[in-house]
Amino acid sequence: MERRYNAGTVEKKWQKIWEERNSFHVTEDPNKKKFYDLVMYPYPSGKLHMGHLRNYAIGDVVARSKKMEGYNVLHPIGYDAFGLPAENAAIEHGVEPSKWTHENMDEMDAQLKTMGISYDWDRKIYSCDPLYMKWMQWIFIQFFKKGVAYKKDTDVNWCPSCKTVLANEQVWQGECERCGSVVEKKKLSQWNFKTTAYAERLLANIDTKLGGWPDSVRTMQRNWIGKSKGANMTFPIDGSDKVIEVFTTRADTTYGVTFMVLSPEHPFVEELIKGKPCEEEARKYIRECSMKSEIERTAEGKEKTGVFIDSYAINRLTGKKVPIFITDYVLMGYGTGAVMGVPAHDQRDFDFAKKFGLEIIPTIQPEDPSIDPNDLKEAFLAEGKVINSGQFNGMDWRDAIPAMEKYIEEQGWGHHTITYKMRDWIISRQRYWGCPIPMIWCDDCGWVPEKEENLPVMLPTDVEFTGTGDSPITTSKTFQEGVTCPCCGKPARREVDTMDTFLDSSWYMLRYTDPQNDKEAFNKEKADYWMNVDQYIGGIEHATMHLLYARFFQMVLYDLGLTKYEEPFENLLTQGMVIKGYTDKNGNYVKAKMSKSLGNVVSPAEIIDKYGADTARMFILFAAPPERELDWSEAGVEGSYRFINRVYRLVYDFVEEYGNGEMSEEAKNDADKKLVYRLNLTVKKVGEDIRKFAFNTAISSIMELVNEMYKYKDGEMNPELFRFCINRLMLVLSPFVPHVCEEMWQHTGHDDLIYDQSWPSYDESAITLDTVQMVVQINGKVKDRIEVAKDASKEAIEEQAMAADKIKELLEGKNVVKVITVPGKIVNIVAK
RNA sequence: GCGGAUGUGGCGGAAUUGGCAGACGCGCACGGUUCAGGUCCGUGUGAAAGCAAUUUCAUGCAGGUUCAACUCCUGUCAUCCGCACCA
Repeated sequence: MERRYNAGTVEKKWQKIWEERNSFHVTEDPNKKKFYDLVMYPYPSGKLHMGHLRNYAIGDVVARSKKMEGYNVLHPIGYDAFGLPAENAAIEHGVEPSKWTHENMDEMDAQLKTMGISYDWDRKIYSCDPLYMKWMQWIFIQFFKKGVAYKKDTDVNWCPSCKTVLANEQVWQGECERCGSVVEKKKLSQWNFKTTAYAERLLANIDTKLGGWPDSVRTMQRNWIGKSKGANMTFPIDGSDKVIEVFTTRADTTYGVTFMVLSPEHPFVEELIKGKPCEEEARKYIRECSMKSEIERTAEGKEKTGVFIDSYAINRLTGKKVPIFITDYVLMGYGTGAVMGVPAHDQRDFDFAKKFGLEIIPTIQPEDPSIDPNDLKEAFLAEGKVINSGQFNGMDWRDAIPAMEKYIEEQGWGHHTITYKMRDWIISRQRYWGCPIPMIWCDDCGWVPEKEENLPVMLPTDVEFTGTGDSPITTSKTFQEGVTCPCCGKPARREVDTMDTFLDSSWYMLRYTDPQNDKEAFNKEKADYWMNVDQYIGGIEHATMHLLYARFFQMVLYDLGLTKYEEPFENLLTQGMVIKGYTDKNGNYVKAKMSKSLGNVVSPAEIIDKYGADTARMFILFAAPPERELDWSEAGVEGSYRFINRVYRLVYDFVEEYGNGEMSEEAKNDADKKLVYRLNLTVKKVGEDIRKFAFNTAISSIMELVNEMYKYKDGEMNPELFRFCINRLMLVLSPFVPHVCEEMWQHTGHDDLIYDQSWPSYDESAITLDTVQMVVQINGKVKDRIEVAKDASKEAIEEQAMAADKIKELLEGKNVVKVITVPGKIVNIVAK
């Protein structure tokens, strides 16, 4: 150990040693309790950013501390290697996506290794690995066989710029999440996964099995699934044998239906408008709606539009004919694409009725006498008793819902039902750089999966990347060469679409448990040993996509008997963003995301280069609690660097002067006792704090210990005790700043690794002092402090408090009304 | 509009079965070390008043409960995030 701390040298040295000794490699060990610590694998863009560093630093503290606690820790890393940027690189620079991706992965491997994270590199996986693709395709085929995967003509979100289909989740305010282009609608035959069939289980498990997840994420998923209870109800079309089916949550208001509204895309519309006077206007409206992007629709401020289509439906409860309209406020993708208009009790219907001069019939009597139900200014949404509804009059609206649903069901007009906002997951992508969907179309047999022995279906390499038109795969001459139906052997065609990359990341946690297996996706015994993921750590941006898809995947695999558990992630930690504020021209401090345009990007590489990985890690863990936003500050980084130096010097100087030798935790005098007290308190607190992910307070208590040690050192120091103290200090610090701790560990006479040590225990009796300081208050204000025996009685404490000189003086001439004594904490004297 | 979260010094943040508000760090100031700068070490640092002991005010705002409230209750404002014509 050199006198001067040189982070670069120290870190390279220990990274090499860890690698040589294969320290981070793990295998299943049934005699040990396992701990699966997982960070979200990165997209190999080529550069690691602060968000990555934060994510992995948190993961590493968890991994290293759990290891010290005696767990067998699985801590893997890999790459989400398929995706658009690689293909864009091909289009823009002519680089093959595969080459581009592999170069980036190599670069990121190197960068990751400079962070000193305890990854088991032997388990590295990447989704464009042919072996990974093989088992991805195999899983797809199981899904197909189970009926979870199916092909369907779908109205899809189409990005005209990326020339690809986007999942609903990838559309943000009507724009492509990636490039910002306005998203259009297009009909395409697409592979879907039946996520809706799992909606109820996905929802129910949020309450029963995701107790270790943050509420915010659970709520987001609940909203995303969007369950509504209600009824499907039919309304006959006047002069037709067709019936319109609607979904409603408010069956109790059915007597108040005065019109029907259909989505412009509703399948009945064509037949209803054909040859009618409204035809031209209706067609124009439908065309306008299909052109309009979501962004335009919302920009119009929810002003209702629509066209009467010269048809009527019959409200069978009242026997009345009600006009049918088409309108874009009814969405084809939710419910049945048709809505019964109840203007009195739905604000949107109310707005629509006002605009088109339609009748408004109240069916709920407002309890508030100031509201006249026959002259509503807005829809009445509050509670009340049913009116204008025949036999249901007088019922509470809540009771009327099931009563009305039952009646309608008896009449054969409808039934109780449940609707979800969540839709099936469209997984086809018209892109090159993804995992090919292993399906073959045969004119006789239909869609047939590729034979297992032919997997993986590889991506063709004789393709052109033009950036326009269809998927590059369609330009390949070899891809369809000699393809025959696996079923009947006739010439057939391969599916040219690739899978959404979210499929790859939906089971990678299982593959990590058995990453090199070429006989199966993962060995069940191994997966059962390691799963579930005990701690999953990543960004909040994955709350509804990745985290829902991965849950869905695991659920299907569970049903297929491939996994032991229905849910993959026991505990979830969503880390906050790393931002960098700046002072604007008015002198105000503005918080801002790191972005190229603002020029406030700080890369982990430059910080590691300048201060070392330990400093970078320490700052990132110390500056804020993990789930909160973290404001990057160079001054703060220097503070962490200073602290590491301070510890380093403390150890170095001590060893210089006293050498390595006997340790003792025995306290001989008051100064010793004080140090021992602080030491044990710190060991206790750091352990507890790490378990709560309160890394910031864990580090601050270590700093307090170091401050105390510096003070102690200047007094009458007991080297044996101090040695013990240094030993404990290094151990509790090692999960945070592992390199420098290894260095000091070696310097203090150890030839093993601090990585392999056990977490230190603490002495409870050293923390329990004989006397305890208590605060004495008069009327709630602190006036004095007293030292009392730790087991003193309430009476004794009170007596001692009253006897204190200062208190006596202050109470002179006053009348003591009441004394509250909380042993160990406080004495409050109420006096007048 | 609906849902979730957060509001504490100049800054990041501590403190919740109600019990000393501001731990720890940054920044700042002063002192020591140094030829000097940096480093390092030490002291101080919520605001206001006072030479001082001390006093008053202070956890977004307004109330309430309590001997005692950052913590519990009611209302309100602000910011951030997610969803958003979901019938």
